[in-house]
Amino acid sequence: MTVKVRFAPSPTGPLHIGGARTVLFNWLFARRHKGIFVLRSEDTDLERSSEKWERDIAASLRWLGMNWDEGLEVGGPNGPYRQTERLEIYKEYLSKLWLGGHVYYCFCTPEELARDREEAMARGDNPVYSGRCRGLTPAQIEEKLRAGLKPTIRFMVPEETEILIDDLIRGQVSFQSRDIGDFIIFKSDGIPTYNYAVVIDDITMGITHIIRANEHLINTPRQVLIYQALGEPMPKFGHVSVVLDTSGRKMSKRMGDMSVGRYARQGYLPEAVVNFMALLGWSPEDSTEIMSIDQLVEAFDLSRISKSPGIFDAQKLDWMNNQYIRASDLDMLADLALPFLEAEGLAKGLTREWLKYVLAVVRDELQCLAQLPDFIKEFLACPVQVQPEALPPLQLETTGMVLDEFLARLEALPETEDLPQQQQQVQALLKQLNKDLKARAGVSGKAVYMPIRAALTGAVSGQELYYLVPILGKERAVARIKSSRQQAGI
RNA sequence: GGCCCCUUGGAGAAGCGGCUUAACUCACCAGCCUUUCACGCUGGCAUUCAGGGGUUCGAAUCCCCUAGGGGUCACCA
Repeated sequence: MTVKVRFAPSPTGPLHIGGARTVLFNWLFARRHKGIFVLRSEDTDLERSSEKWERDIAASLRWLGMNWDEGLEVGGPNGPYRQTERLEIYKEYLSKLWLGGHVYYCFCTPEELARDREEAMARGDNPVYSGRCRGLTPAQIEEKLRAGLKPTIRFMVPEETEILIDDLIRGQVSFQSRDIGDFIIFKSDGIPTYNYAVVIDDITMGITHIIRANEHLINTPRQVLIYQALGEPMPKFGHVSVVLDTSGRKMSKRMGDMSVGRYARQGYLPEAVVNFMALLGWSPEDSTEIMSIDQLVEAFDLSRISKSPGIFDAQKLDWMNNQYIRASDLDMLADLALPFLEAEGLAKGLTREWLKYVLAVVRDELQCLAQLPDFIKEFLACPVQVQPEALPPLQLETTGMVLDEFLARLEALPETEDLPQQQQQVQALLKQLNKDLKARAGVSGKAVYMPIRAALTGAVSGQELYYLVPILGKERAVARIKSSRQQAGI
């Protein structure tokens, strides 16, 4: 049997990391088993759903590289893929339920129901529907209908049965039907309710495995009851735990924007985000952490998904993204980086060779591409402000001589556009300078390198000097040193 | 309040009754390397698995209780 899974978001907001991880598990499972992955839309919440979010979610999925075989935008044999367009199908199955005597009209008002609920809670009971409308006679129903009352349709939950769910991730979970209570499957406006619509969608689309967030575990017995009433084969369920933030709370506004789009905008690489999400509650058999999408597909196994909640460790994501940035092709990285520079008006006048060179030098320090403009601004600045901690190395007794000597040799360097070549020249220059000054005046390595660094950058730490000079260019390097000397009064 | 799920170091996370004096990763600390900071390398970092009982020759791993966290009980999904 071909595996078929789906992701069925309600388009009421952007795709967030937690949701994306659920999709990823579905997607990996489908790819691993050469199955089909479906994307559909649960838009029955007319108030909050919008096509804008539908497109946004689809765009996020595409950015992550999780393509779908059937569903929204791509079509397929089991469409339409929007619940609001499937009303006929829901009604068709409803008539089967009527025939089997599994459903009934309910005329209770929201106010009545709220009162029942409060009373039950006050008694410490499980607030389930009382079943008040269960026993309405055909005549009573007829009368209310004629009076223009708009009923909901409720599913009749069998009494005193145990519902066993053999969950792929959590193992056996059991529920008592008495804790459930008859639930609404059609709202009074004729729109089906989530618990009913999903089941019909999953049945008609031939979904074999339902992998979804743990918050749906509690819905599962209701859905199982519908499958049973309809006499349809049961899919397998797997309930993935939620994602929490580092303080153990559910990810929320407290943590700010957790959408996938936000990570895209900050210059995280999709491969890194995917890799990171895969490890949020799942782990391969060996302890590999950096895994390509192909490797993930190859290694993915539902049985290795953890039952405990995954915790979103932003620091670890940064580390992982950095790993991917380090390993990226420089040309690709330059392409990805350019928009971030353009956004800050830094792109004009930059050659691609220079950008690539800069990237090669700073990529180790980059957690995400959005951090690049700050480096660029730093490199472009002239003069630089000398930081207080950079003053001591500038005020060494030998500093004046060191800088004079460095400047003289730097200016004597042959002109070249070849950055790597210039890097070699500077490296050789520094070595020689160090050697000469040690022989001549006993100056230590530190007393050579630190003053030059301080004068060149105004700071005491940064990139290797021989990388830095080609980035700055000879002219800017000379100007920066002169200005720093003035600032330090030497 | 009822029901369901979860609980391993500063953080993530393996572990599925003996191979565990708890893997791996991040962070942190120390040493080495580079005649500079960083990078890199090497080493250190839970005698203990929320707490308490039990089962067993043997438990982080199985059972029970307590505590904490989360989910859910909608004419939301």
